[in-house]
Amino acid sequence: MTDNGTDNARPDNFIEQIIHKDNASGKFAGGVVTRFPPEPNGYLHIGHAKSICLNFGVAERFGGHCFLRMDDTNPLKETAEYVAAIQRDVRWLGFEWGERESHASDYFEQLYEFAEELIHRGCAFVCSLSLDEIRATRGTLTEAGTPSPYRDRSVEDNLELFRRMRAGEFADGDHVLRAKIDMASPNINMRDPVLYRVRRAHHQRTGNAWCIYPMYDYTHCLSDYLEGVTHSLCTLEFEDHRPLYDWVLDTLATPHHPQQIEFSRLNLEYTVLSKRVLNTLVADGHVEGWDDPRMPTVAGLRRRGVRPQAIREFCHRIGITRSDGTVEMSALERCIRDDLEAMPRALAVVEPLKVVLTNYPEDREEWFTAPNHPQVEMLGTREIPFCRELWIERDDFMFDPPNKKYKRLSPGAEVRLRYGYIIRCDEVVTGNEGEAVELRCSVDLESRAGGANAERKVKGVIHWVSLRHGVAAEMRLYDRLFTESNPGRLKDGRRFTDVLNPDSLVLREGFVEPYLAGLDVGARVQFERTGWFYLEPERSRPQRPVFNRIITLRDNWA
RNA sequence: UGGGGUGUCGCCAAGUUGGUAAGGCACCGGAUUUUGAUUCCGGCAUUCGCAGGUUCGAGUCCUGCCACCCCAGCCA
Repeated sequence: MTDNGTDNARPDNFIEQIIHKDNASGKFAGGVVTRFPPEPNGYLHIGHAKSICLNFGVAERFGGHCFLRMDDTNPLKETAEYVAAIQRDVRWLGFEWGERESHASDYFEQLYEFAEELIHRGCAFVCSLSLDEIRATRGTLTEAGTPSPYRDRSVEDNLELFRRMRAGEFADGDHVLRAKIDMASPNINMRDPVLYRVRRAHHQRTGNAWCIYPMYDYTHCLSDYLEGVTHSLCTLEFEDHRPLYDWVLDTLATPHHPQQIEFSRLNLEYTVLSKRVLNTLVADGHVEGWDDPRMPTVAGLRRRGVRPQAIREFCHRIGITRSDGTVEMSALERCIRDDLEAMPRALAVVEPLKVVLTNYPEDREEWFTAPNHPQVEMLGTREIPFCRELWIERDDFMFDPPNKKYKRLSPGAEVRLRYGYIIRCDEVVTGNEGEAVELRCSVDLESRAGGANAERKVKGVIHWVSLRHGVAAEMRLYDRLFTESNPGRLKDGRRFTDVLNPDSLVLREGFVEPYLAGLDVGARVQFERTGWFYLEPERSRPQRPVFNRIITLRDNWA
């Protein structure tokens, strides 16, 4: 059951099926423990949301629990700011980890002891080859690597060297601890992989307590083991690492052995889901930050005005499989619109064009009662002011309509003002470029609901705002960040920076009906006929509402 | 070229002892509508990467191809 009330059951995904089988066979004594293990080196994006929903969702469905674990083994790239941002985003998405917050760095001491154990067992050795030498002796995809000359150091020598590495007696790169597996393995990950490297760097959590840091492959499986994880869910690119994951746990003969299961990561059209690329967009100033509303980050979507329910529903709809594909943006957009459908309606003009009602008295003023939602009566009504001069949407007027299907204003044409009268365009005042500057219209005073001409049929209905009462507002119209559907993998020589959409953000000065100015910051509302907007907390000021366009209305107009 | 994966409608995705192709998105109708919105009805894979084979019967089993993705960080 999702938050918007739709009970859209779907068949179990392959991971849930595996868990059902494991539970049936008693493999993990019926318990289910998962973890979401981000590296705090950037903000979470919607691809992470998929993993978060999977890990927390599976734990919840099977009555287990899920850890939020910071995979902080590389002090050079990780910061406390990212840790905080990640926690905020996971929580905002609607998931709670309670006491189960962890950091790989919590286990550094235990990890170190396991490493000595590996050395004792003759399964790890200190290698003193340089970085380049290690690379050169690793072999290639088709050729086996050659064993390190240090591979047969005695247990005693290895132990002493490793302890001295920890003690800080060596410089970065002098030595590494390597697993002793098989330099001829067709799986490159098994060619004596590095387990520990010297890194004289300040760690955001452990400070200067350590100068050697464990590598991902070594850390991850043991962290999973230490936390009692049963099903370690990760993306497909780690499939080749599973033999190493298993090797470490098998070699150490841990009493519990989590099962790694891989699924395909999310790809979304017209955006990019790679922390590296997103980081570049931020660092090079192509966007205003990780939380720029155009970013596919959780923070960006939040700031755009998207609700977490929409993101969760999206993750639910796309499913979990092992086949890689690219989801169309329309799938996400559909979820966002569905979620926003119940929001109140209002009249607002994004790009104003002045209209003067020539036969409406200058000093007259009326207030029309309008429902806040056409279908949801519970949302009540409000009063909308009306007077001789109005703003209408520039797009709702055209000198020469292309065809008879056109339903808006044009010279001589009639149209109904939403919740108000029918008007006819009698005259167009033009500017230097021949553009419309003002429309002079006549109004049919009998055409309002209840009036003698209320039933008169006109081609269309347009929205409007009283010029006298309207409140000026900043409109931030967001659109896709890239012009190509797959900016991360362009066929020709272009790079993602070459296909940024110059119109991904368009600023407009508009007008909104008075009641919108009284809304609480953070409110979401549909501007009728235009789209859903978010009164952005970060930018709005008391007398200065700033609205983000979350998404346009669906437009079926051929 | 070695290893590991994946291929079911434009996109996502069910299909698990072989029995005669769910659903969602998109799209196309049509109804309702003072939002070209919403809602509502209806349509949308004789076919499952390709080619053979087994079988009364195959998306599901076998064989052989093809395409695409991942791997040679002291990143995760």
